[in-house]
Amino acid sequence: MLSKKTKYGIKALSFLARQENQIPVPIADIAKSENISIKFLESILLLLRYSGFLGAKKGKGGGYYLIKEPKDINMAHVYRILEGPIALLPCVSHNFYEKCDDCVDEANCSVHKLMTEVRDNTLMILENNTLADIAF
Amino acid sequence: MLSKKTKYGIKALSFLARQENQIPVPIADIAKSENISIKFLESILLLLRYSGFLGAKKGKGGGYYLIKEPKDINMAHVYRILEGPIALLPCVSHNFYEKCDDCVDEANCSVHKLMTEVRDNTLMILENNTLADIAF
DNA sequence: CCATTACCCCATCGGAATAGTAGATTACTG
DNA sequence: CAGTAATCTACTATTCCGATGGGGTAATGG
Repeated sequence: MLSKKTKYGIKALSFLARQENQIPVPIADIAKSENISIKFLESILLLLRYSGFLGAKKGKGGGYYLIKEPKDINMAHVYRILEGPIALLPCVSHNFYEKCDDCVDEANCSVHKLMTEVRDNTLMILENNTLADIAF
Repeated sequence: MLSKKTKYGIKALSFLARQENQIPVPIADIAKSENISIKFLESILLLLRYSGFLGAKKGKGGGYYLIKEPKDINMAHVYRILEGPIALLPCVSHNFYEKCDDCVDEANCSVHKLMTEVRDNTLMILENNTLADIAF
């Protein structure tokens, strides 16, 4: 299941994508509009800033704003930053690969086969969706 | 991410599906073959028995065995028993639906839209795979 | 009766998710 | 320069769940 962090992060990005102009939006405004705990959202937005999606401005008139076009923000990328691996098992993940302790022969593992199929499809969907596709 | 419970459960089912005859297999044998903690596997197999996938026999010569044909065991069904909802969010799930606390308008929620698409695809894959498809 | 095996209850341990508190820092405004 | 609005940072608390193990009970077969 998706963590609230990811859910809130995507909602916040969508909210910012729907803003007509590029002026900074304070955390509190986003939190209120999307019904998110301010402090929790704060840490999420910080992460999204570090990851290159958002810019921030301090002081009066400050807040967060998108620094990329919504159509250039790939949801697979967002997902990996917020949630981590797209695959349901570490042994199926490209970016976060880890071998299973219990698994002797990965190539013939029934779970591996099934989850690879799931992963490939999920990845395709996330990569084919940009923030612009889902924000409105 | 998939819990070990689900991973072990599917591996155990696959192992039983690969048995040539229908004589009961002791938990310890399955655990050893698949490198799973005996006690943990015990609770998983019990759940699978309650759910109608397995039969059990006590005492000497006892163990667990499949009571359905592998080709009649649907992986979406197995997944729901072991892991729970297939959807990544409760508000997207059919069988485990729950409204989001924070979400005002579900129909226009960007996360909801995206996760619905992911869910539909994952479900299709799981429903199109039987134990017979993945066990060998 | 004895060995074997499934069944059942419960304790524990660790880590992740979520949220809150307190204060430092930065920047705009008048 | 003073005041205020906002981000930034670090620490803490709590709750919850995944995973595992201990120990005992019940059924079965020889």
